Amino acid sequence: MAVNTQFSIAVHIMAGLAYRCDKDTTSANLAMSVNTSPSFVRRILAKLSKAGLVETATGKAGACWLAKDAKNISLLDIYNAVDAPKAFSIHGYAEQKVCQVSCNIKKALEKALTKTQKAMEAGLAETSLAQIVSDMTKR
Amino acid sequence: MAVNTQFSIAVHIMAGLAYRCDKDTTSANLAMSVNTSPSFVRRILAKLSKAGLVETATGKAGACWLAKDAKNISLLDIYNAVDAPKAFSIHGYAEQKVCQVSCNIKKALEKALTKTQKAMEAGLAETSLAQIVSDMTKR
DNA sequence: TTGTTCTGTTACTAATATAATCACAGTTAT
DNA sequence: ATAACTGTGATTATATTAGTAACAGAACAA
Repeated sequence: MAVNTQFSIAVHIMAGLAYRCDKDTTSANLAMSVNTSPSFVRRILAKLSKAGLVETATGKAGACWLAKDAKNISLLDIYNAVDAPKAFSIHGYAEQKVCQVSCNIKKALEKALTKTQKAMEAGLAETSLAQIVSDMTKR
Repeated sequence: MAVNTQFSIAVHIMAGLAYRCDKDTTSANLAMSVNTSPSFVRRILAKLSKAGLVETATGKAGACWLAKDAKNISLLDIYNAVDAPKAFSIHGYAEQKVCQVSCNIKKALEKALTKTQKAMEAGLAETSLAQIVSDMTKR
């Protein structure tokens, strides 16, 4: 635990929804596939729903399904929907006033992080959910 | 705590070493700049040393310094030296034999991770330590 | 209308990765 | 010999995360 796997679980969930393209998939169904609790699945599902990637129905015949075609959903969309960690995180130590390095390093690190983050997101944008499903089913 | 910031601390340390280009910098000097304990600095320094990015001297006049010119050290070198986390991490749930998604999703996720990781590393490779120092000192 | 079964959300607990700290053996200048 | 550093092991503290339970609200069916 204590390592954020929500992105990969979210992809798992989305792949499940893409795979069974009906409209009667419940959080319990997905939880069984992922091997976790329905409650946890619902929490992630809620984020995906807020981001407009899935639609849900409450009530007795409650269910969830993809809001759009898997071809039009990228891994970046999913990454943005769940609050996945950045490419790297900058330490939060207080600046030592007497030290120029200490006072200015964060600015430089932030610039580097922005660049790295962009590169990573471009990589995520290249793969669609449909591609994931295809990789999954073939062979 | 509980979020891995070793990469950013390592960059801070390396920037410090690049900034004061003498050969009498100690872990205590660096610890003051970063605002942490010398012990923690030394542990990161040890990794950087094993990776051939810094050289150290033990004994009374113990110290550390860059092993090569800052222009020839990239952020990727530093990223590889400390064991920084991957672009994202794949969940470790057991496969549900009856579910095709559950059984095959990891393969697809690993492929996506490899691609994303490469993109991110390419981004890191673009920035040199010298660039960081330059960003830090100007203005 | 009443009961059932789902989502959405809150509150809480447990697990674990990480930083922080302490301690000390080994090394080398003075 | 002494002092002062690195390198490393052991331990503790803390923050983040997953996991779980519980329940209000919603919608459908009888």
